[in-house]
Amino acid sequence: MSDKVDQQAPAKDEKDFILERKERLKKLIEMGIEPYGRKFVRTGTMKEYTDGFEEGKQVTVAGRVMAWRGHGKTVFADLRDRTGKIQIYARKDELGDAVFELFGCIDIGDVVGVSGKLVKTRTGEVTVHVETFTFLSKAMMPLPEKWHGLKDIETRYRQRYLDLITNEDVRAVFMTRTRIVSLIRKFLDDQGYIEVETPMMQALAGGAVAKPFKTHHEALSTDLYLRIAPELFLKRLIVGGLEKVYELNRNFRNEGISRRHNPEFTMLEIYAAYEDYGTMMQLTEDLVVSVCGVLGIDLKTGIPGIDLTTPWRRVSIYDALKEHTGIDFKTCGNVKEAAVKLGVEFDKTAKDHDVVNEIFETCVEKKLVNPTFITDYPIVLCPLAKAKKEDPSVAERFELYVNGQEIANAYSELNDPAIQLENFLRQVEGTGKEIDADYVRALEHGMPPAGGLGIGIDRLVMLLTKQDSIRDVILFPQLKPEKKEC
RNA sequence: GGGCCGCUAGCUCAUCUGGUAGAGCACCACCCUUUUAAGGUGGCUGUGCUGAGUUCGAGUCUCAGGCGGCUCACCA
Repeated sequence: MSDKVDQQAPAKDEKDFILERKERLKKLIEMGIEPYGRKFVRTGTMKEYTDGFEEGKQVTVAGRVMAWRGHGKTVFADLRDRTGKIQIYARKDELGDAVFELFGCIDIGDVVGVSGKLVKTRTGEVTVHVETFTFLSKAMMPLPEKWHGLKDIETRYRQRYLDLITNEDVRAVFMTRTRIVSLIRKFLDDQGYIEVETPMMQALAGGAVAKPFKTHHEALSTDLYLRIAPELFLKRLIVGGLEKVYELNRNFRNEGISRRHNPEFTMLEIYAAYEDYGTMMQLTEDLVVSVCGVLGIDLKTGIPGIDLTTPWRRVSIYDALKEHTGIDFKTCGNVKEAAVKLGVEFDKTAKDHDVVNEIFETCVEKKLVNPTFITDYPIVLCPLAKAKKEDPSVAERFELYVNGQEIANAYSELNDPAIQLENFLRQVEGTGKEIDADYVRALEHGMPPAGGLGIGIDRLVMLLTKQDSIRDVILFPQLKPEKKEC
């Protein structure tokens, strides 16, 4: 479909309407008019004037021409900015023949600035009665269809600007994303957390298990990896005494792309010294409740089919499994036999706890619609977490599931360097991979007990904006590059 | 990587079983001094994703490729 997308096609292929627009552009230039304008001082936004209408108020606004309704000696047009839409109205008898003709050189899609008085038409629509106008940017390309908008999914992602111009709901989603991110920062800042930035390029891609992207630094003559998680660096800062830190930024994982996975995605990681995973559970609830409050999302009814009312359910992974499979895996003698019976596929060489995890993902995960904290993960699945005092076989850890997908992951951080070293060594056994020895060294200097939390921001935004695909909450999702035509 | 589905005008979509493509919007011309999916009259618009094959004839059938979507696999 690459030919559907404009890419500076040679002149011979240009459509009539583009040639016509180029002609008009030439005409403007010949008249000494700049088709691509300069700094333009506005007195306010569309929303300010449509919401707070004042008859006769002199205003200057700027925006993109979205619709054009000519009536012979008058013209109505719609101008849109980031905040909304306002109608403009021009009359030949007021502007004069020459100026009115110039006004007629405006095409749909152009960015223009207009000055005039605010009036209401007889149907009550707030309108700028145009006295002067300025070309700010002539559009050479036509806009997508005004009524149906831009639907083609590929074009929407590849030419997101068209999607944003045309589809108001898309714009709203991304405005909401921006607000969510900024509200989260404010929430954490207000609680004394400090935002830090740790390396995106790491010699060892640690803190999670995922295939990293590899790159190379010439001057250091060394291979580096794009980070798969900031965790190990953030905890070094806990060792360093920063006590309450967070980082809200990109992670990169060189794995499959799907409705729920983008190679680069935004992760929030939070660490608090002297706390534990219980604190993080509370923090997770508080954070979501706070964000919903500001956004005006009712916890009970705001997201159809999902009840966000706190406190959220807390259930151990074994109880959740029992509930959905009828099998108690804590006492179950033959896990693999149970998996076969449940129709869950697994690697024959996998260990029992991996199979249990597999069963959880297949049989339970999708059914966790309302927010649910799953706790008591087998400690072997959590090499960076502290074991429960009363039951060392499970970790002080939870994962939060909402709408069948994992949104957050947290634990009481393991701060025993000896156990950490053991866990690392067990992890890399037989893989030929290196362990992060400096992280162990950092722990040897003493890390206060701490709670750590990771929240997938894209997935949180998906939830709060009711989007089914991660691509609809990422402005420029990763796609195959367009094929260049030769 | 596997399976299924999609790709037709700038955009949104039609084109039943094979007979060389249409509508609306946009665009162009003319008319129209409060319209708002403005209206009226007339007009222009195509590499039917690409390539090969079958056929007298392919947008339509077959094969290969491209891009996308969903899904499975992968994925702490």
